[in-house]
Amino acid sequence: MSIGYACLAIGVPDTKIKSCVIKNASCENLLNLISHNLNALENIIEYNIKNDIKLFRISSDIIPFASSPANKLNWQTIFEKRFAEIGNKIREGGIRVSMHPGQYTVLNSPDPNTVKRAVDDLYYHAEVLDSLRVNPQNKIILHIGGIYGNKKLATERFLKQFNLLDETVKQRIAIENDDKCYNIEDVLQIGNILNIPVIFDNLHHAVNPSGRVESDPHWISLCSSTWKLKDGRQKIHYSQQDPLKKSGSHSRSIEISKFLSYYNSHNSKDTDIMLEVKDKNCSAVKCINCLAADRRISRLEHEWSRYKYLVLEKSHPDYNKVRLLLKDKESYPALAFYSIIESAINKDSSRGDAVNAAMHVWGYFKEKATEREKALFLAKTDAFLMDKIPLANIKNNLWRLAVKYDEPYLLESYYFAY
DNA sequence: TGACGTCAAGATCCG
DNA sequence: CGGATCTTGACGTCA
Repeated sequence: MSIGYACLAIGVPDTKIKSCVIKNASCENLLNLISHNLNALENIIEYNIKNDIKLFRISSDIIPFASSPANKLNWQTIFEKRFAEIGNKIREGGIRVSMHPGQYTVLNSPDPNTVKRAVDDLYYHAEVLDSLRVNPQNKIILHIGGIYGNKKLATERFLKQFNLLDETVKQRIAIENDDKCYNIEDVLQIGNILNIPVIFDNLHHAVNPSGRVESDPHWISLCSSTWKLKDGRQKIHYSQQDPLKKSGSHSRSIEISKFLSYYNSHNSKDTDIMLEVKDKNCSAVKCINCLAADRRISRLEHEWSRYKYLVLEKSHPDYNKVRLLLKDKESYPALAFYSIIESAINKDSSRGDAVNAAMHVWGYFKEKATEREKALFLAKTDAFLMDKIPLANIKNNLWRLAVKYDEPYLLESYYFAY
């Protein structure tokens, strides 16, 4: 069983995927962007390996405008070597990757032009995975599309268009239930006809359930039979509802107690779980640590190094609670640890606590900062205390110092990322 | 026609 | 000048 996250890693230096607007999509600019993005992908993969994260979704933006006429580059050849190198790291790291064209890739549209774009986009995604030389267990996850007033006809169009694809693309595609049109029962029916794997997404299912009422574990178990040996382990998508946003919106972080009870309720423990959540890798590491067979406290200590200034900013009492909790080096209080952190992060910090945390971070630069930097920091904290500037202003300033003085401990801190 | 989702890039405004 | 705060982009469907 692997747990993973999608597209971007928070608080990991040099992993940002960049793009541009179409009018700036010159060959030169695109070459620079792709080269940059491949370096970023390599850094993400290395981070994943270091952090025991074995499942990762590669951003569709890795090649900007890849399936658009705006990009005429023969990127597959130009970057062949880089793709192969990164692919080697993926395979040697035992990582399973995937890609996920968005809601605008619609294979079953009645408009042939839209279908052509969708087909081009699917070939693009397959070419990225082919260039990495990862096997067909590394999937492209696709939604069925629109309904256009007649679900039966729209489904038939999907079946027809799918069958027209090359085998190299077909063998990578898995289909997923969506939050509006095709519920899990619809998707299972299509998956069984085409003999392709089906991904169960729990939040889409909650928002757009099948008329047939069954438990999530039941649907997951029905999906499991669509995953054949050649497809690799069954994969599901898991997310939680953001309590403040509209129905279907992904939560900021995975609430660990909820995740664990969901995990324990479904009996197929050997599924790969792709988390869809705003804080990305942070939640993935959290869930992985809570289920880790290797229960050494060093895992939590490493996490604490990334969370500590953020927790200190949000709540000094919670900061003290965690310090106490981590004192016993023989224990592994993962659930309690993350529960305190979740509770702290949801709090509004007092001005005093926020300045205190900023002072702790400032401690890294106190000795080496220039007079000008010292004066600026002090002026900013004063201005913040008098409600003249936002906290983000101080934190941006500290972030620049962390970059300038190259403090790896700070560069990896969630203090700047949340 | 605008909402939907996504989130940088890019533009503009502010002190 | 740096920094904060909008606006746009790029896609297709549906009300």
